Amino acid sequence: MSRATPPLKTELAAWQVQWQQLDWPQLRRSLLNWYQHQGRSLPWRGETDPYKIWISEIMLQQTQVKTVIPYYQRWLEQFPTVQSLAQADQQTVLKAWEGLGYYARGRNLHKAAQQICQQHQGEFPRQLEQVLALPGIGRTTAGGILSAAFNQPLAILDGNVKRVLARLTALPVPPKQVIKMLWAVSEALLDPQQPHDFNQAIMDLGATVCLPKQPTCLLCPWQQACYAYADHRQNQLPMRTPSAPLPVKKIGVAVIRNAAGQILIDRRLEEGLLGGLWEFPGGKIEPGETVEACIEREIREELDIAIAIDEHLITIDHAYTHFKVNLQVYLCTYGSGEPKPLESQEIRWVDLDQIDEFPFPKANQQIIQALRDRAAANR
DNA sequence: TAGTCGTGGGC
DNA sequence: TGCCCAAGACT
Repeated sequence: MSRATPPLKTELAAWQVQWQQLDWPQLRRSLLNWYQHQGRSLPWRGETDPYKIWISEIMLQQTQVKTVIPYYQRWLEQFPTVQSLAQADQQTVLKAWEGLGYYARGRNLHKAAQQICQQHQGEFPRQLEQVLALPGIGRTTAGGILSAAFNQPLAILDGNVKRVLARLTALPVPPKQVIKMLWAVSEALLDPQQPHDFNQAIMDLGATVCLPKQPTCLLCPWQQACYAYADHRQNQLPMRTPSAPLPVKKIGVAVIRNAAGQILIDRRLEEGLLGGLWEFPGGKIEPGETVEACIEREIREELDIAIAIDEHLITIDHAYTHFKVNLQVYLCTYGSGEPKPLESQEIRWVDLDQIDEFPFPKANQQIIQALRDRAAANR
């Protein structure tokens, strides 16, 4: 067997030799100079309160700056201190997080605030180990917070840094395969004298110049040093492994109304997808099963009640990270039996007017809107 | 280690 | 339209 390309280990060894020859001091100088003139102005930039920096770092996980800004500002008005967050109830916290996604971030933020109050007298910890012990904070977020709040010399490795480093060093494999080695690069590159500005600068570079698609290399302070640019491979890096098409789950959903005109909603289990949020009950349509049969079965299994299915309300297609759903939503009428939360934390009958008090996932908001539209049309 | 975990922007 | 991707953490 002959190989078209060198073995992976040989290739990575050559890569390591190559990136270690980069001129670190020069890279630091040029980046910091660029940052001084071209850095972004952001609400949390220049902030020294570790609580506020922490909130911004959590919100920014896998979420774009533009999306975060309004949430960040509302959050600090509602929960201005660690104490105020710790004392809030989880539903209030999730309502404030509603729409941001990855809801474990909101739940962990709440838990961590309580931990900080109990274990650190309400003061955000400054020791790396203690910060890493807080739920929802990994190595990148810890480095981001401690470098931004206290100028501690800790490297980061977020999506921006991975992309920038993959291009700067012409990484011959997808970043995911060599995370440990990329941490070493990030640590070697970090400016130990100005870790705060350096980390902010490299993220700004990734977010505004070294873009995922069509990077503007002509504006890049690292153009002269960049191995990807030298090889005209900036549009091919970082490498990525092709992903399989997302599976589609078909779901039957019931909007169950009682004689008082109230609607039955349930609160999802604490762990897992959309944990702690409210929803309209329903479940997966089994092969060969009709939507109506599915809904009747799911409602019996989840709530132990009998219902009548009235009419189709709306169909919703929604994409999550690892699958897609097709929601077939039907208006239903409560029949008999006392509803029990057999597969949820809690259930409740609510008026349409009260439903805004509860945090719902995005796909369910479309159902609520359809109910509002229908109520308005019948008026 | 590879899956799980949301939503919106941008093309 | 459908797909990639975003200041990742957790199991």
